[in-house]
Amino acid sequence: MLSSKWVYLTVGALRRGRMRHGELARKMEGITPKMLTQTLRTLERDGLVRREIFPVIPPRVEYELTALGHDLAGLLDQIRQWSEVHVPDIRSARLAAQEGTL
Amino acid sequence: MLSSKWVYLTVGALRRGRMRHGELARKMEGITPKMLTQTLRTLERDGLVRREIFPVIPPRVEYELTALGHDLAGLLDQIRQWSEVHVPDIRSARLAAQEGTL
DNA sequence: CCGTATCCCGAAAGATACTG
DNA sequence: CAGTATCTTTCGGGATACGG
Repeated sequence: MLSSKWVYLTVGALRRGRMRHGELARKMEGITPKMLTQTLRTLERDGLVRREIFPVIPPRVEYELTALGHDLAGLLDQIRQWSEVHVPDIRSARLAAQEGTL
Repeated sequence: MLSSKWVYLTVGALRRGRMRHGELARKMEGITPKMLTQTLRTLERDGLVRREIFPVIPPRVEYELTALGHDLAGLLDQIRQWSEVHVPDIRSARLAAQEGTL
C-alpha cells in the first residue's frame, strides 16, 4: 500500500468524508477510471474502505474509510510529516551527488 | 524507498552498526550482489548511508547509516509497529473477502 | 572481496474505447 | 454515472556470467 501513489491520494481524499466515484476522480488529477476503481477495490478488499451502492438510475456509489482505513491515514500522516522534515535533506544529498559526478 | 523490501532489510541491518558488503549479503538471504549494490548506492546517493573504501587488497568496503539514515530507520520502525498491530486485521479482511467470492 | 555487465521476465501502470 | 475490456508500454527485479 505504501508503494502506491494513488493509495496516498485516495485515502487522503476520503479522510475528509464520504465521497462518490466522480468526486474522487475530480480531486485526483491524472488518474484514469481504471486506476481509481482498481485502487478502491483493493482498499475495500483489505478492509480499509467501505463501498455503498445505491440502486438508482443513474448509478450512485459512495466510498468512505473504515476505522482501519482511518488508522492507515494516521500512518500515512506520519510518513508525510517525516517527508516534510527530511525530504529536503535527501534532495540536497542528491544534488550534491550529482555535482560530484559532473 | 518505502516500496523496496531491500531498503527495509538493509537499513534494518545497518542499524546495529557499520558493516561490510559481505556481511550484509550474508544477513540478507536471497539478495543478489546486483540488488545489494544497487540498494546501497541509492541509499548513499540520498545521504542515508556512508560508504568507506579501504584501499587494500583484497578490497574492504564498509557501510554505515548517516544521521539521516537513522532518522529513516525511525520511520521504518513506525511502519513496522503499525504493521504488527494492523496487518492481522487486513489479513482477516482479505480472507473474508475471499469467502464472499466462493 | 567487491563489485559490473547483460539479458530476461512478469507485474503494474497508462491510454483508449466501450457499456448497463 | 460508474465502471469494464483491451492493448501497449514501462520498469524494477532477478539470474547469470565476468572483472579489477
